[in-house]
Amino acid sequence: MIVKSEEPIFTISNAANILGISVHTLRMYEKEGLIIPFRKKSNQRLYSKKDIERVKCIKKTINEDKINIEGMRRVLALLPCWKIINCSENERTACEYFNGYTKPCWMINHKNNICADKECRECEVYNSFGSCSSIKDKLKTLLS
DNA sequence: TTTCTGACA
DNA sequence: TGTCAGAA
Repeated sequence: MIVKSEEPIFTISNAANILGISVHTLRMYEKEGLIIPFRKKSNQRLYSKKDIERVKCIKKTINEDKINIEGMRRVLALLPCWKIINCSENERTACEYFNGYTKPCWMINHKNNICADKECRECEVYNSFGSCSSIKDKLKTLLS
């Protein structure tokens, strides 16, 4: 059977085993805004291969570089999402994310703007950080 | 049995 | 980060 990399198929315990980290740590990464696992109707988390790769990158960065979860979150908080989703000038000035720099846009309330009906897990902004090199690649594209 | 949330020696 | 409680 062929499984797409975006297909959420691993339970949290499976994912933790594959990654060599604890279930608790996985939940911590989520709480801190680094990952957005898929949720079943039963509220159970499911992780895709893509999610696994994302966590590998997070783990690697936290272990090898002098950065912690907070630092990682702040890096993600600098992504110019407004350039990717092209929201209006008004929406930008009213956006909590646009005006701050401590949380990724997917941790902000989207109730009143263009993102209101979008799933952050599916969003290009969230996915521009799927591997360790993709943030840089994304920024190169946006700035060129 | 597994997972969820929340709390904390 | 680990672990425990109480519920689903």
